[in-house]
Formats: sequence, structure tokens, C-alpha cells
Amino acid sequence: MNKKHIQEKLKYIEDFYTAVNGKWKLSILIVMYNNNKRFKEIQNSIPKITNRVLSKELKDLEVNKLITRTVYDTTPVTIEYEVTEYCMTLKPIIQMMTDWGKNHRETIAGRK
Amino acid sequence: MNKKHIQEKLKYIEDFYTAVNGKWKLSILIVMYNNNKRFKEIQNSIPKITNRVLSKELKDLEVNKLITRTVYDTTPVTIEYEVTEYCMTLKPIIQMMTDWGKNHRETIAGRK
DNA sequence: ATTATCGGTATCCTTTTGTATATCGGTTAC
DNA sequence: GTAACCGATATACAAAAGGATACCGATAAT
Repeated sequence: MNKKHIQEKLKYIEDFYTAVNGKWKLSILIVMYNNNKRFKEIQNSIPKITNRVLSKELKDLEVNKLITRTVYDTTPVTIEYEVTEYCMTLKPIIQMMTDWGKNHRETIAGRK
Repeated sequence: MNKKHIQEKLKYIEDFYTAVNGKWKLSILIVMYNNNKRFKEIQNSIPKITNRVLSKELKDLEVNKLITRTVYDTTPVTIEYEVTEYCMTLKPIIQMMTDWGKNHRETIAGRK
């Protein structure tokens, strides 16, 4: 594999990283794959995430076309978030990551 | 899928995240999968990474048993870094990430 | 009247990550 | 003599991410 090829790969991995970087995005997606649509539902499903961070992360995910945000004219207002079809392309990767994480936890025994 | 199952998944994805988080680790691994072993080689293969950050990231990767560090008694001293067999379990995931990133770049056209 | 809902935003602060630059000691090369 | 190698560490700083807390308006519920 030549140098140019690697440089390309580095660009692509950077794009991947940009789309899902940070402490919370993967967790948010995992929860949302399971059909949690409302802000509070998502928040309640993820231990320790603040509304401030969740709000920002959802915005990022929307910009990257991984989720949609639909506003309903109710009282109080209702917002629904949903993973896009495009986001489903990420699901098998995230599943593999999760499996790997499980395995890693066992491999690095004693780590908390 | 029940709540407990999701909470487990969140733990595992956190473990995954802890192992490879940050701007540089994935890039470092990509370069190292391609058999770059020496500190300077790795650094020269990754645009814009500083020696300070590379040093720290390599240390993290070693702690997580993803790479090994071998010291040779030469003058000047020679250090070789190598991906572990264990780290090879990550390779297909990273490959999928890279492919996804390439696709994402095209999907989000116009983004730099 | 107060409290709750809803999905946020505002403000302030702390922590973490990352950048830029210099330096280290024991050699070797020019 | 100076510069280079080697893989770091030191220092100072900037930027980003994340945590903690309070608050918003238009209702509805108690």
C-alpha cells in the first residue's frame, strides 16, 4: 500500500471521526436505533448526559444527516428525533464496536 | 430490546470509545497497520500530529494492549512499535469506518 | 396560586485535548 | 566545533468538550 493510499485513508477516517466524535454521539445513536424519539426519552436513557450536551449533540447529528428533527404543533410543543435511512449504514459498524468493547472489557480485566 | 440490554450496550460502547477516543488514535492505527514501526516514521505519516501528542497516544494504545513497544540497545536508541494480534481484531472495524467516511464525504457534498 | 410539561438556551466553570516550541543525553557525522 | 539522530519530556498556552445550574414562554394540571 503506498503513501498516497494511506493519506486517503487518513482523510476518510477523519470524516468518520468528525461525524461521530465525542463522548456521547455513539451512545445517542444506540439509544435512538431503539426507537427513542423524544428529547427527554433519549436523555433518560443515557446515564449522566446533560440536556445542554444532548441538545448540542443532536444538532451535530442532524447536520450530518444522521437524524431528522420534526416539530409538531402541540401544546406543549413536541419534537421527534429519528435516525435516517442513511444512519442505518452506521448500525453494523456500531454493533461491531459494541461487540469489540464488550470483548475489550473482558480482555483488560480489572479495569473499571 | 429492553432497557437493561441497552444499558449494557452503552457500557460496551463506552469501553470502545475509551480505547480509541481522540483525534489521533485511529489515524495512528491505520498507519501502523501498514507496518510503520518507528516513532518518526509514524509521525511523518500523519500530517500535523506533534511529537508530544504522538507520544501520549502511543502510551495510551500500549496501556490498552493495542500496541507493543520494544526498546533496542542501539546508538542512538531504537524503539519499535507494533500492533498486537489483539489489535488486529479492530482492523475490520476501522476498515468499515474508513469506507463509511469515504461515503460520508461524498454524501455531505460541499463539506470540507 | 404553584408546579409541571416541552425542548431547549444561557451562563459559568472545570476538565480534557490538542498546539507550538524547546530541550534532554549519548553518541555519530560533517 | 556544529548539527543530527533517537524518542521522548517540559512548558505554556489555546481550543474544545463537557458538567452544573438556572432560566425561557405558552400552556395545562394541581
